[in-house]
Amino acid sequence: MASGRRQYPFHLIEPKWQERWEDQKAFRAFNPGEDIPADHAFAKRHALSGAVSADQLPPKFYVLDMFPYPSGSGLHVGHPEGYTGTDILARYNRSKGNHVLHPMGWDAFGLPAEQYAVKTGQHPRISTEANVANFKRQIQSLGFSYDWTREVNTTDEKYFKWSQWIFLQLYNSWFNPETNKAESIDKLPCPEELTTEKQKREYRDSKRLAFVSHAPVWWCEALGTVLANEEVIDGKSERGNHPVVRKPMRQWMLRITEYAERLLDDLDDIDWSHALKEMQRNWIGRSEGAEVDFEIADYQDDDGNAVKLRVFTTRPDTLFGATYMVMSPEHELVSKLTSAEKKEEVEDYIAEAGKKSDLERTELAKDKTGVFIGAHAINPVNGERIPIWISDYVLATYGTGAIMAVPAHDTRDFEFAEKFELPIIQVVQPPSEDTPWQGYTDHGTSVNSTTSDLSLDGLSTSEAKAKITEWLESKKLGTKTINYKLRDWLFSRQRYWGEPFPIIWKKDEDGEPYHEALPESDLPVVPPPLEDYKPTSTGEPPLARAQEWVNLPDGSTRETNTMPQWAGSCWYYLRYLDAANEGALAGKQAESYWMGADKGAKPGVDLYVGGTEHAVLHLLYARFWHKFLYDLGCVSTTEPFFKLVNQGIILGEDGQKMAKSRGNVINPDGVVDEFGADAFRLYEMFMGPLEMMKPWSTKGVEGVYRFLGRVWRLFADDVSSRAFEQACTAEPDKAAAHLETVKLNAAIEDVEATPEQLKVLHGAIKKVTEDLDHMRFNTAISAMMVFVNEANNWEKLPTSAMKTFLILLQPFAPHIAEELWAKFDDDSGLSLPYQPWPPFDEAHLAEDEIELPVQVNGKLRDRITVSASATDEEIEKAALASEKVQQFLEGKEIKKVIIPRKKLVNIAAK
RNA sequence: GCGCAUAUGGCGGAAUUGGCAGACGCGCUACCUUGAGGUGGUAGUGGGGAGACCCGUGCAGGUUCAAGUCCUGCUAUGCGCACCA
Repeated sequence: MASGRRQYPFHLIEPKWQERWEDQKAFRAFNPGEDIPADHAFAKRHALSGAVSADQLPPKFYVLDMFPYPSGSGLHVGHPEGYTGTDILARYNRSKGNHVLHPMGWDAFGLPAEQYAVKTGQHPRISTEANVANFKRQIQSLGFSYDWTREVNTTDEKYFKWSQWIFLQLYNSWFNPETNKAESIDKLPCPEELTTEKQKREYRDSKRLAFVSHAPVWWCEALGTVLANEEVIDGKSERGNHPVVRKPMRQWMLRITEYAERLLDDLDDIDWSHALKEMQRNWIGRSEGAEVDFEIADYQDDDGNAVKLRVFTTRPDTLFGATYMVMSPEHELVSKLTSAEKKEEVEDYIAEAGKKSDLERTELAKDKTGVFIGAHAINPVNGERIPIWISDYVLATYGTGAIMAVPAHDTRDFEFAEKFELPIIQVVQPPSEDTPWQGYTDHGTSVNSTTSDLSLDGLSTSEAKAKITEWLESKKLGTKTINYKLRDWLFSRQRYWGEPFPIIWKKDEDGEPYHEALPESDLPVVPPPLEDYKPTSTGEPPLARAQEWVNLPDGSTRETNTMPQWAGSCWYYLRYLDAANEGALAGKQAESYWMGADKGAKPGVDLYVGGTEHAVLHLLYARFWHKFLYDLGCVSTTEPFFKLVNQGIILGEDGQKMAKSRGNVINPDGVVDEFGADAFRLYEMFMGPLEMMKPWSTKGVEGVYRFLGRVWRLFADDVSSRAFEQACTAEPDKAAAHLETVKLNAAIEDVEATPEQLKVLHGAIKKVTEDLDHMRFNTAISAMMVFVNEANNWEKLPTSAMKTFLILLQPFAPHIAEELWAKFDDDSGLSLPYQPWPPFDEAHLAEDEIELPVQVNGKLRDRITVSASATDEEIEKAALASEKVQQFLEGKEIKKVIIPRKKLVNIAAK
C-alpha cells in the first residue's frame, strides 16, 4: 500500500466532474442541421445556436478508438492506454476550436457470450448487457470525453439491421473489372448462350460479391464452426487454440479479392505506420509473373484435342531451366494424366496428403515428398519432354495449382530435385563469380537459354522476363499475370450469437436449392429465441433448431448460418456519424461533414487508435467494405481511416505479458481507487511513447500521483485545505460539501507575470502544443512537471499564468484541472474544456544573454556567455578568449571555427 | 527462411533539420520537517579517477569540424508471414 493519506481529494473531485459533464452533455458533437442548445459550451465558444449547416460548423476532428468486445473479465489496463491518448487529443482539439467527434461503442457479438449461453442456457443478450454495463462503468470512471449519445452496440437490432443491409448490397452487386468497381447485379451483361432463367440465375450467382461456395473450409470441431483463413494460425484456431481441419462445406464468401489491387494501391494515400502497411501488403501478397501452358506429351482429351497444363511463375526467365513439373495432389488433371502403372501409387499419395493437416504439411516442410505420375509435358521453349510429379509442396489454392520446377534457381524445387535425383540445369549466372549457381534464387544474368527461335543469354533477369513474356504472348503460349495471396473472405459461421443472413432458400423446378435475398423491408432479421444454443447433432448451426423461424409459409427456408464478428466491426465508425438514423446507415450530410475532406480536413477518420492484433483482419475487412460503400455512393472517401496508430502492449510489472495465470494483471479499478483517474491517465501516457511496448510500474504511478499532489498544493490554500481535511474526518458524509471550502492559494494574485515567469510558461505552452501535435504525450507531461517545479519557487503566482497552465493540464488530467479552475472567478462564460488553447509567443522565450558551449575538436571545454545579438565574429572572439579553451589550443594551429546557428562553438585545431 | 520494428544510466524513458548525451519520472544517498513509520521539503546521483582529466548511446568499421542521430557490415530481442512458385 502506497500511502495512508491522499495527496489530494481525487475521490471527491472525480465523481463530481464526471456527473457534471454528463448532466451538461458537455461533450456532445452536433451534426449539421441538428439543433444546438444556445447554452451549450460548444455553442458559446463558436457563437452558434439552433440548426447549423456544415459550412457554419467549425472544422471537424474525428478521433476514434477501436471499440472493445465487452468480455466478462472487464477492462484491462491495455484498453485505456489508447483511449487516454485519443481522449487527450479530443480534448486538445476541442480547446483548439475544432468540432470533435469522439464516440464509443460495443463489439458485442462473439463467441464467449455464446459459449456461456451453451453452458447455462441463458440468452447471450443477458450476459452481454451485464458486461457492457460493467465496461461502460469502468470507462466512464476514467473521465473520457465521449459523446455517449452516439453509443453503438453491434447486437442491437437497430444497428445490425444495417450490417445486414450492407450484406444485401454485396449480394446484389458484382465487380466490373472494366470500371474497377462494384455495380448492380441487374446491370451484369449475361452471355448470349445462356438462355434459360436457371442458367441466367446461376450465372448471376457466380458473379455476386457475396456468393455461395462449396470449397473446403477450415472447420473447428471444438468451436463447432468454420473459420476464415485469417482466423487460423498454424493449424489451430486463433481463438482458443483448438485444432482445425479442412472440410468442404456450403459457405457464404465475400469477393474481397476483387478489391486486392485497390486495397494495395490506396495504402499509399493513408498515414499508417510503415510496418502496418507492410503487413497488409504481405497479406495481400501481390506477385507479378506469367501463366505458361505446357502441352502434355502423348495425350489427348476425349475430343482428340491437346491438353495443356497451365502453371504460374514469377520467373518466366528461367523457363529453359524447367526440368520437371509439379501439380498439387488436389489438381483436377491428376487423375486424368496418371498412367495406369502409377495409378495405385498416386492414389495412395493423394490419400496420404489429404489426411495431413496443414500443420503437418508445414512442419514437414524440410522433407519433400512426391510421386511421379507417369506422364510428361513439353517445355514450350525448347520442346524438351519433362516428367510430371505431384507433391504437397505445391498448393492447390495458389496460382494454378501447378508449377514448372526450376531446381537450379528455386530453393524448394532444388530440395525436391536433389531428393528424387532430377536434373538441375543452370540458367541464371549470379553477379559474383564466387556465388554457386545451384539454388541461387536472386537476379542475375541468363545463360543456357537459347534456341533457334529465341535467346535470353546475356540479358539481366528483368530484361529476360520482359523478353520471354512478350515471346510467350506472341506465340499464345502464356500471358502476363498478377496473382494474390489474398483469398476470398469466408463470411459465414455456424453460430447463434451473430447477425442472421437476410437470405432464404427455395427449390427450383429440378428440386435443386437456390438462394434469394429478402427485401430491405424485411430487415432486421432478428435471431429467434432458443432453449439450446448448441449446434444440432447433424452439425447444422444452432438456428436450425428454431423450426418455426426457419420454415416460411411459402415453403422456403431461412439461411441458418450467421455472420462473423467482423460484420459489425467493419463499419461501426460510420454508424457513429449518425447513430440514430433509421432511414440510412448514416445520413449523407453527416457522413460528408465528418468523413469528408472539406475545409482542408483529413479524408476519413482523422485518427484511429487500437491494438496491432487487428493489423490485417479488421483493418483489411473494414477497408474493403468502405471501398464497396464508396462504389455504392454511400461514403465520400476511398479510405476509412486516414491516420492509424497502434498502441503498444503494456506488460506486467515483471516485464512479462499480463496474464491471469502469471498473477501480474493490473486492474484499472484498483489503480483508480488508490490514485484516482487523473493519475491513472497521466501514468499511462507518461510511461513512454504510445506505440511502444512497456512494463507497468506502480512506483511510476506514484510518481505522477505525487506530481498531481504538487499541482494541488500549488493552487490550493494551505490553511483551508487543512481545515477541509479535519472537517472531512469529523463529518465524512459531508466531504463533498466541505470540498467547496478549499480556497485558492493566497500567492495566486492578479499581477503581471514577470519576463522570467512568462518564459517558463510559454516554454511549457510551446512544448505541450508541439508534443500534442505529434502525439508525444510523455514529453508533454514532463514539460508540465518542469513548469510546476519552477512555479513552486515563485513568490507570487500570476493568475493569468496559473489559469493558462490549467488549460494545458485539462486534456491530461481533466478532473483536477476542472476543480482548480472552478476556484477562479472566470468571466469568459466558457467551461474549461472549451477554453481556447493558449498560443505561445516566441518573444517571451527569447533571452538577452545566451550561454554557448565551446568545443575544441568536438570535445566540450568551456561555456561562454554572450549577448543574444552577438555576431559570429564576436562569439568567436569570446570563445578564443576563454582560458580553458586556450589551454587546449596550446601548440596547435586553428584550422576552422564553426558556429552553427549560434548553438555552440567548435574550434578545429591541429 | 523472408519481411518489419527496436537496442541510450540501477529502471521507464528524453535528446525536433547531425550541434552540450541522460530532460522528466522512478530508485538510491545525505540532510531538514515530522519524529515510530510514512507523507512533505532541500541537495546529490552515467562509469573510472584524489585530481587535472579520461571513458561512455548493442558490436565492428566509415563519412564529418562535430554522430545516439547519416552510410556499410554484424549481433540480440520483439512482432508479422511462412513450401504463395
